[in-house]
Amino acid sequence: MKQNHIYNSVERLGDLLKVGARQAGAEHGLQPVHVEVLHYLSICNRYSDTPMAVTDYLGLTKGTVSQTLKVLEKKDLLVKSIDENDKRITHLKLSESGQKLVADLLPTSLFMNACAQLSPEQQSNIDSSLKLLLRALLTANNLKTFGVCKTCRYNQQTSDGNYFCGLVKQPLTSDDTQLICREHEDI
Amino acid sequence: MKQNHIYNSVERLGDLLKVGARQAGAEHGLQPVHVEVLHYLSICNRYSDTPMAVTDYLGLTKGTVSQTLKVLEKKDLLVKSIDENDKRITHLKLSESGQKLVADLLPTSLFMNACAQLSPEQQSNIDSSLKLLLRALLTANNLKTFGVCKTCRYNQQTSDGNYFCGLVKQPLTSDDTQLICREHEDI
DNA sequence: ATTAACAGTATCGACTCGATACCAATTAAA
DNA sequence: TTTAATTGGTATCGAGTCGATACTGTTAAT
Repeated sequence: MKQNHIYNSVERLGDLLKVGARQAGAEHGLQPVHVEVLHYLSICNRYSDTPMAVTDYLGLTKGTVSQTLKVLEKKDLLVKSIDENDKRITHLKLSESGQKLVADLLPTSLFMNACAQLSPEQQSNIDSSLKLLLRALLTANNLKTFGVCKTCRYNQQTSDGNYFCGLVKQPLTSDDTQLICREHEDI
Repeated sequence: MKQNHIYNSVERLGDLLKVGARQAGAEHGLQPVHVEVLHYLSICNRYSDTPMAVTDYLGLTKGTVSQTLKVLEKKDLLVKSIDENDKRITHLKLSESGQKLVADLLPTSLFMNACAQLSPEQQSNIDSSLKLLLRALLTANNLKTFGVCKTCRYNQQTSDGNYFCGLVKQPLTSDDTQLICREHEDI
């Protein structure tokens, strides 16, 4: 029953990370979920910086996320702006202090200590194993994958070496393609 | 920066597991933390079934854990009993309905779906990678490892093939040695 | 033009969590 | 052996998460 072993390890890792996030966030008056939202906003692209995207990513309800965002806005860690084309949609951008805070918090020192003990080969093995498990978990449950453009079926490379998203019909810079997207779909 | 990749994956896995635990627990009126406590009590040995051990395992405060246990006791999912030798210490045993519930809840269907997609080799790779990361995380931060006897320095094998713990000075059955222990220390 | 779907907010109750204070049993120190 | 510190656990409180429900405003479908 390897499944149970894997489950145990993932559950425990998740707990430990939450403890680390709680410690790190507490120094700035933030809850673990706040740290996660700030983290998400620091790695998502401009099509995925909305309350609904955060909702899908964290697996919470939109009402819950709305409250969380209100707190972060009040603390001036993010700025809301209404989409030009669709006035229902709100975009969330990290403020300067928000960006600074994310850089401070992530990854937590708890985690850096651990990785320092591992060889580059071990880290690579762990990285690919985790990604494999994650993808299995997401696809098996029909959840959004939130991957980067490199692994997305909509991504096209133009003849001059630039990138183009076939879904939103927009050109993307190389930096763009490093960010995660709520519309991502595996190839 | 593989560390960040690993951090991202672990954080995301932890979130997804919590969502699964929330869904599974909600059907029985339980919070995620309740599911985790029940799970822990189902895999810990008789020296580790105390409120303080749960506290160390989950990384919460003893006050918080005390409340959680009170809820589980009121729901008749566990039974408290006072230690004979040290009357400060409380032992926590899953009741019959508690045991049944754990078997129902774990691992969550969310997780079983995912593992079904993976080959036995992939599962083995993931399992060992996770354990490696977990151990690094725990030892780097001086946290208790909560391992099984097989990997504990106090474990001795007697000439007749039985087991003996050099710390508590007690013989252990083969079943005992499959459970996790708060006194566990890596070899 | 009406209806349905969608993004987001407001409010409420149940619950977690840490902090603080507290009690009883055990152990260490004097 | 009395006293002080330590340990395991509980009680209470306030801040905050979370889901459920109900709601507004915008866009898409018919």
